[in-house]
Amino acid sequence: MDARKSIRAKSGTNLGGASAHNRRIMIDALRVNGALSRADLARATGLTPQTVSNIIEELASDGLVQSQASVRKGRGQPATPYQLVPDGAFAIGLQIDRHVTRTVIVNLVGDVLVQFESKLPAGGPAEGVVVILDLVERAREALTAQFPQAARKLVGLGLAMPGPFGINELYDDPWMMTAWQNFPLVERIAEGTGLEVALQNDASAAATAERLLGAAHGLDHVVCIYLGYGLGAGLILNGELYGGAYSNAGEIGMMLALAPGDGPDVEPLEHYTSMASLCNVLGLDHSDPKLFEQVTDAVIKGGPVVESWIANAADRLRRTVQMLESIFDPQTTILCGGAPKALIDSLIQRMEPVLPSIADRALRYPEPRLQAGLADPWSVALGAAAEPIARAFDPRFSAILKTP
Amino acid sequence: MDARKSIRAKSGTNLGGASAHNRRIMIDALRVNGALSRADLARATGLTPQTVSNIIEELASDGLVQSQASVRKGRGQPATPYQLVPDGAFAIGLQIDRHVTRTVIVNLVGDVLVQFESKLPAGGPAEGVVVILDLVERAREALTAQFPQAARKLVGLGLAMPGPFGINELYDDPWMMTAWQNFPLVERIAEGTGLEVALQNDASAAATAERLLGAAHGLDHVVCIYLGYGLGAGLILNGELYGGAYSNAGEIGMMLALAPGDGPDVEPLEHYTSMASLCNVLGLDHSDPKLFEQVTDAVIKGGPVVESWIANAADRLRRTVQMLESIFDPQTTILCGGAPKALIDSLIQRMEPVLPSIADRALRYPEPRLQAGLADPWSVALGAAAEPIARAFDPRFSAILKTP
DNA sequence: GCATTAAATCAATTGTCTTGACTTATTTCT
DNA sequence: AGAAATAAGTCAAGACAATTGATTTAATGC
Repeated sequence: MDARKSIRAKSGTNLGGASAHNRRIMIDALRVNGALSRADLARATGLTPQTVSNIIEELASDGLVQSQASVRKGRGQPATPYQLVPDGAFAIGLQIDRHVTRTVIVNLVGDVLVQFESKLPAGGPAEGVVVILDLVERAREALTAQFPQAARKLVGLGLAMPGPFGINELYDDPWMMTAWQNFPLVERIAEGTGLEVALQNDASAAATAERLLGAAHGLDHVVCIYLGYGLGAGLILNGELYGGAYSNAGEIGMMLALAPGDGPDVEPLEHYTSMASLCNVLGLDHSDPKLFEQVTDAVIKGGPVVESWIANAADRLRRTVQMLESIFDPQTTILCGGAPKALIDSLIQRMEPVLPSIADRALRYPEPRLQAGLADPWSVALGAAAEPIARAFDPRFSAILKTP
Repeated sequence: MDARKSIRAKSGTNLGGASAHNRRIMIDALRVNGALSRADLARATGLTPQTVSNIIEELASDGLVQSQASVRKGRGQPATPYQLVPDGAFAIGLQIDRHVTRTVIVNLVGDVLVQFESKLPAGGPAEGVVVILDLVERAREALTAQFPQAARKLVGLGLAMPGPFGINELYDDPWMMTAWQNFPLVERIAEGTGLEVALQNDASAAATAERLLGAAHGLDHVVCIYLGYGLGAGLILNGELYGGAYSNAGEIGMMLALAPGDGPDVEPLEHYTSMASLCNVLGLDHSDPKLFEQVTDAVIKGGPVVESWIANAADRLRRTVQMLESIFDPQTTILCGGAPKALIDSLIQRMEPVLPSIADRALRYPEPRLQAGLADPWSVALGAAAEPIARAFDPRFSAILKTP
């Protein structure tokens, strides 16, 4: 305990911090560009060829990069491109949803190697944790069966579940997982698995997935709207996920945004624009474990109820996109979700043409203003798994600073 | 011209980058904590006492820090605290508004030393630049009169004007300063003054001012709604101003946000909620240089037109705050502006109670969800002046990277 | 066959932080 | 009063990562 008044300051850095950053930008450059020669890396990063050579050497001996066959591309000595070693690192992703928990294990380049799910018992988190730890354990065994060396290459476990966290209940929705949100999940899973565990909401996880291997690949300013059971947004700002002051940034489902015809006492956006609301208008039972399949069927079958829900949701989302563009001025906006792919595509189609906004610029990057992202029940677990990879290997300010 | 396909990568760093970062965190720590001894700095930054000693030595010889009288605070050798030298650096802030341009000069700790304004001629930017350069020149002379050494300690000029920048005209508003926005202002002022010039919109500058010496002091996650001739927001995220992919983040005046009773083809928010719109309902002449005084008078006098405008604007702003809270999860939201203080206060009063949102948390920091900020015609120029200081001395990711 | 171009490496150098021993100045204990 | 303890700060040598400039290797172009 320190008696003196606490001093606020940012952390300094040293040679090691610089070196760590340089290793990370190499890995990042290879991830974004595929395969690059040492000379390419030197030009792209601004480092000297010698430095690049040393770092690549080191990364290769750590089993993170490997050389490809050399290519002749003109005069001069042919270049030897290097690429990431897919099995250079692994991470576990864990999604906790209302009725189900899913786990995936990915490698350094985002390939999904293991994919397991379990139903969650109705007894709440105390019972659920047992199921979850068992699921993770089975996934680890399956990984070790494929890659005997994988155990010591596991960089962490990413945990994703619906937010918001630490909030007084605003609306008494059956789909707010209050009991889970107040349970010390991170601690219990960390001690149960012996891994480093980080928690984020499902929209953030989906955004991480988009950045790793989806439409946001290589972009630094992206808004990912996540349409799942609820509605949220993952915000990638300056190349990093933004969490806000209390980790609840992006809870756009809570926005009281009006659509034409709404009265003054509008309900939150996700009461109109979420799988939960679609289930409501379809009269489906929210506690039914087969809910996802039922919704998918209903969307494919179509019909006036679904059509009118989609029209309403698309209108609200179109306005939401325009507002988010005005606020963030992003490179692109992505609509992704745990919702059926057919539903996402249908919504995107009806959201066009997008409304005028500051994103309407003559000299845009090739990215469209609005595009569809991953729409797969597994994308949240995948993004959760991508988080430890990103934490371990992506360039970020905090990685440069000295660690005590 | 490089023929090969472009490679995207982040910049690497080296010893110099690490060193630059360490110098910045020292200055930042002194700014936030007042005065600290070398030993305090070492503990707070995680650097070794020797390193801190070397850096302080260097900063002192650069005239940026100075020692105070040593203090005995218990056993051991008494500590020698160091503090920032107020006149260790200076920066110029320049605001360009419709009819007026204002300039201020601040020192390293944010004291305003010079404060001049001029009317802008109606002839547009070509003529205006002459007036502006003359104004800046007079301000520099006034500074040199106070501090003969100041000339070589000027770190830059911050320029603030209404946005958005680089956008195809979305709406043909008389108050969009299109001619100015398409004029190569930064280049002309840079060559005219010989200083490094950075451009930002007025809302961002106002947010910087709030952070330096307003309600956002010491906070890292703040949304500043700026009500001026137009409407914008300055976003402080993770302690830094966020500009988005193309420097137009925070253009909330462009949001097509509905209020009850609006039809589907709503106009942008700032058509209802800005000084310009108030002038419209008051039937004032936008080209009148005395517009600000007229609006102030009208607000103080009150009356049904003003009252109904305020009621409408407050309702829209209340909804906007709720949406921004849902999106950013900030520590606080500030309403500031170049609008009359009476108007800001009146709006805040009518915006209460704020709508339910994720900011409604039991364990909040002492900051209220919504508060009034600076409402002073000079706050934008002040914030503009703070920008070069921040760019030169604040710790930030980009300052670590190699410069080509 | 020789000049040119480009990739990659070698060996020496530079710059910054770290380490561990040391000095200085003050309070506390005996 | 004197010795021990504690803390601030310095000195000098060392460690580490990137840089520099010369060199090697391997291709194309004339």
